[in-house]
Amino acid sequence: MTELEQYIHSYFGVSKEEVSRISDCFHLETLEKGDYFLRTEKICNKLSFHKSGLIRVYALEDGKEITQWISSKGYFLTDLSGLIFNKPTRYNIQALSDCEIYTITKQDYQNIANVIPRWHELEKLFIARCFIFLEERIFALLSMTAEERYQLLFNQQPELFNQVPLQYLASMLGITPETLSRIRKKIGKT
Amino acid sequence: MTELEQYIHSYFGVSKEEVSRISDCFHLETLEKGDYFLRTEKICNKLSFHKSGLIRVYALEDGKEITQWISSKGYFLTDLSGLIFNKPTRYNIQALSDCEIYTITKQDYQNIANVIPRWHELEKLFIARCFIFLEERIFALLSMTAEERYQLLFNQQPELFNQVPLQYLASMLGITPETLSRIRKKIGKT
DNA sequence: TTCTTCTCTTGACAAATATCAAGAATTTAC
DNA sequence: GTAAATTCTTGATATTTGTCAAGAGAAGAA
Repeated sequence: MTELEQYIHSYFGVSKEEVSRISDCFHLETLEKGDYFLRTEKICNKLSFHKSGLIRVYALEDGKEITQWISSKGYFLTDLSGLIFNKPTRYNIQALSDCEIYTITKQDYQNIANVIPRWHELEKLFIARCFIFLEERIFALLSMTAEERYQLLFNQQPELFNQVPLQYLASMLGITPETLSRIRKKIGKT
Repeated sequence: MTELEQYIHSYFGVSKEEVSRISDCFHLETLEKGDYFLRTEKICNKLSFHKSGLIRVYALEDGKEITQWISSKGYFLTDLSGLIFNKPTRYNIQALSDCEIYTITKQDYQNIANVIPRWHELEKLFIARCFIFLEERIFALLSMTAEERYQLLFNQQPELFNQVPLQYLASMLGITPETLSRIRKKIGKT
């Protein structure tokens, strides 16, 4: 089984036969460092499973880049407002390093439900989990200091800190690079 | 049509016959001011459509109440982690005023898909919209000052400001009541 | 390598926001 | 209607975080 199949199997609890029917709809793509998966104002027309490398989701606001998320191996990648509602995105999604992703086109994506009757239900469960994840992120932003949010991110995704420019992680935490640098100095970086 | 039926009809684009089959699963409930819709550590076992009144979603963290959201007429109310994944919630959900809500039990909720074949798909669309909404909230928390977030909330839900204690709105914006008071003084409250 | 570019750190200072305390205003309870 | 409780505002001050600028360090290109 590919990583994609393993993921679908273990996360969705789908039978092996269904798994392979789903994964057949995906094809392996590569992104080179700097390539864009999606650019702002475009309508996202694909969904990908992140196999390797790092990808940054960011938006430009008042001349500043706001990093919303850094995707790494094991995440799904898309812009839901485009994929589901045909709306242009505010985000740029760009490879921070060479990447491999398994991609399904919007057409194939919309067709999966015909192949896998439970697809909408699985999707619902998946998006619900994403919703809860964002809810927790909001809670952290409302209730924690910059330092606490740093510790949380560091515990959850330590691998990011030696691969992603710290300025992007700072932005994702809602602070400036200088503040992140001082927090790390104070704490001792590990 | 009740408000619930109108909402389902206009939002989901479901036929009138399906609408009434869905809405039949809901029953009208009342909450008195101070009543809890859900308490922390419980597993949420219902989904409600908010018909009237105001309801606050908050969590206790380090002795402080963090208001995650204020629900008003037209929103759906539940804790997804309980309803879908049977996990206990971190939140308290409490009526700020006397409320009317249309409620469906978890059992009936889980049964809807048998009655309405498209239910999982509709749910997926609904939760996806909620996801995008949270994504925007995170973006606001990452990129805007307290004053800008206040203006945004004020534009989006002005009705909250003469009905909800400002301390709760402050918490929802990620600031203290004192800071909110000063922002309002500076701006001129309208 | 060597040069260039990008990234990170540090310091000095400014701005935003929090904290604490007190009193005013409003709402609730009887 | 009055008293009690809650909520809101304000001032003084502390803390956190941001801004700007400069230099150190690291990564990439030729």
